[in-house]
Amino acid sequence: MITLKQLAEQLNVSVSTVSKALNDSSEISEETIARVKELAQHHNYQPNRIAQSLQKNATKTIGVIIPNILNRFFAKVLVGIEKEANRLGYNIITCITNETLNKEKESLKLLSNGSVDGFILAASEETQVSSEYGHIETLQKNDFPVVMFDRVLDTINCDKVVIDDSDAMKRATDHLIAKDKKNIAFISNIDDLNVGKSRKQAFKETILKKFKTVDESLILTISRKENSQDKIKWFFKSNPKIDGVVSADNTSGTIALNVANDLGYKIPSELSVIGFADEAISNLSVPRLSYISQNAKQIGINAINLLVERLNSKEEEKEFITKVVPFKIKNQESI
Amino acid sequence: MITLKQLAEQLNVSVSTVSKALNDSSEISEETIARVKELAQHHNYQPNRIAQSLQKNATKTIGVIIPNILNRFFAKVLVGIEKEANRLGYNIITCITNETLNKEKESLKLLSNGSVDGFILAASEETQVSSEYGHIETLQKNDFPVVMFDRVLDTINCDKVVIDDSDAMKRATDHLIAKDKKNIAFISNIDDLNVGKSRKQAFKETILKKFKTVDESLILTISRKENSQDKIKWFFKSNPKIDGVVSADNTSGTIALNVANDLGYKIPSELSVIGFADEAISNLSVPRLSYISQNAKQIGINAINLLVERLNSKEEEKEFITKVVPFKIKNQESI
DNA sequence: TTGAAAGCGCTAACAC
DNA sequence: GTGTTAGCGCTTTCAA
Repeated sequence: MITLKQLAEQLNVSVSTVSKALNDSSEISEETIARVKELAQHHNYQPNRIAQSLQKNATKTIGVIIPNILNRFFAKVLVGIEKEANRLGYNIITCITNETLNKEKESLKLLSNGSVDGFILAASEETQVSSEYGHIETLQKNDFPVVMFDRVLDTINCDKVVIDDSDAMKRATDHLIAKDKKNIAFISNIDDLNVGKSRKQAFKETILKKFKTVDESLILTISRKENSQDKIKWFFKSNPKIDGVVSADNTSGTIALNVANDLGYKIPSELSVIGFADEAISNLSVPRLSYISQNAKQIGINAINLLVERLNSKEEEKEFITKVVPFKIKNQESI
Repeated sequence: MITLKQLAEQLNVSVSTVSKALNDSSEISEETIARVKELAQHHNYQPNRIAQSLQKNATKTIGVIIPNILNRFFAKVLVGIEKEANRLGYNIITCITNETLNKEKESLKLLSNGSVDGFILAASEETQVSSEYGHIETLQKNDFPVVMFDRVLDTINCDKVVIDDSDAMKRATDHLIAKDKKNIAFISNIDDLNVGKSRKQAFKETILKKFKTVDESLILTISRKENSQDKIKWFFKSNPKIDGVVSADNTSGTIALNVANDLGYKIPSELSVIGFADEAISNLSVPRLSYISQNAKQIGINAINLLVERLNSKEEEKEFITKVVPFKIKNQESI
C-alpha cells in the first residue's frame, strides 16, 4: 500500500498538498490536482482507513450482534444490513452470540474499544431470560448508539425495529378461523424466547375471543433438545381432532405439514397449516406452506438507516423511535 | 472512552509509564503498576484498537467474503470462522457478494485499504464462470494473505480448504447402488456452479462404472428461476421408473422426498433419497433425509487457522497447502 | 497556491 | 524507574 508521504516525495510536493489535491480542495491549482491524481491512480492509491479512522474518531464500521446466523430470519436481516451499510459507506463486523449472554457481553466489550461507531443488536435468548442488560447500558453511557431489532428489550431506551408480532399471529389465526377450523393447534420451538411467548399469547387471545375457551392440550412447545418431527408426529396422533396448525417459528410449520401429509390428512380440507416462514421455506413442504413473512431484509435496512441517522446527528437530542415493519401473509396450498 | 493520556494526567506520570505499566513491563515498579492498573480498571480503560492497529500496522481483523449467507453451508462456515477467529483474537468483517463478480471486486478493494490483515474467500458464481481473477491476484500482489474455501479457483495459488466433493458424491451414489437401486436420478439446482458440475460429473462416472451407461433423462437440473417443487413433481411423473435420487444441493433432496411421499412412493423400498444436507435439514422431510454432511464449521475453523498461521509467519516463504476436510454420511429413514 | 506543524491514541527506542 | 521523543497515515489549521 502506497502512502500519502510516498506520493508527496515522488511529486516533490508536501504531504498536505497531496491530501488536499486528492480531496479536490479549492486551495490547490487545477494543474497540481491533475498531477497528483494521475500518480495516485497509477499507484492505485487508497487512503489508509485506519489512519482516517483515528483522525476522524470514526471508523465507518458497525458492530452487528446476532444470536444465530443459522436462523434464516437473522441471516436475512444481516443481508439487508450488509447491503444497505455498504451503500451508506459502512462496513459491518458481525458477532454471533450463539444465544448466550456471555458471548454477547464479550462481543460488545471487544468492539467498544474503538472498533465500531455503533451497534445493531438482537438480544440473545439468555439475555432475555436473565434480564441482565448492564452491558447494553454501559454501551450507551459510553455514547455508542444502539439499534435493537426483533429481540428487543423493553427496558432499554434506544431506536428499535420490530414487526407487530402479535398482530401477525392474530391475523394468521384468524385466517384459519375464517376457513371454519374448529380445533386449531399452536406449535412452537421458540417458547423460551420473548417473541415465542408473545406469539403464543396472541394465539391464545385470538382463540379465546372466538371460541371463549383455549384448549391447552392443543398447544405444543418443543425444546431445543427434542426432535421436532417425532414430537409433532406424536402430537397429531394424540390429538386427532386437530384441523388447523399455527406455527410460531420457521420450521415447525414445514414439519407439521409433511408429517400430516404422511399421516394421510387431506390438506387443506382436513387440516390447514400456517407459519412464520418465507418463500424458500414454503417450498420445502408438500403442499406448500402458507406463511407470514417478516420482511427480514427490510428490518435490516431500517436498522442500519436508523443507526446511521443517529450517528450523523450525534449532538442533537432526538427522541428514540420504534419502527414497526409491516408483515405479509402469503396464501398457498396449505390453507 | 478514556485514553492513556488522560490516565497519565490523573496519575501525574507520563503516557509511556502508563502504557508500560498496563503491559506489565519489568521496567516499572510494582507500586506504580498497581496504581496505574487500579485507575485503569476504575475507568474501565480499554486500549483504542484503531490506534494500536495504526501503530502495529495490523488490524487483527479478517475480511470474509461469502457468496450467499442464506445458504446454510456458508452460514455454518461463517459460524466456524467467527468462533475460531474470536478465540484467536481476531474480528471478522463479512461481505456478501450475492454471487456477483462486481460485489466481490468491490468488497476486496474496499477492505484492502488497511481495514483487514487478510482474507477468507469463497468465489462467487459469476467469478467462477467469468474466470476473471485479477482482483484476487491484485490482493496477493499487495501482500494480503488469502485463504479460499469450497468455491476454490484452481488458477489462484493460495491456501485452500475443500472437501472431496467427487468422492462424497461417489459414496452417496454407491450407497444407493448397494441398496440395489437400478434407476438412480440426479437432481441439482446448482448446475451453474463448479461444485454442482463436479458433483454431476462424479455421479455420472459412478453410474457409468456400475451400469455401463448413463441415462441422461434421469438427470434433472433446476435453474434459479424455476420452482423446484413443481419441476421435481413433474420429473417423478415423467420418469416413474426412478427408484433412487441423489441430490447435489441442500434443498432438492428434501423436496424430492416430500414430493415422492406425497405421490405415494414407499420409501425407502420403492425409492431412496440422499443429498447434501445436515441434521436440521434432514428433519424437514418425512421420512428423514439421509445426507452427506460437509463439516462446514470445520471448514471455517481450518480456513481461519491457515490464515492466521500465514499472518504469523509472513516473512517465511511457506508452501501453500490445500486442506481436505473429511465429509460424513448419515443414514436415516430415506435409504 | 503551497507547506509546516499539530494531533488522533498508541508503542517503543532511547535518555535521564 | 520514569520520561522524552518519534512515528504509524491521515486531516486540518495556520503561516508563508
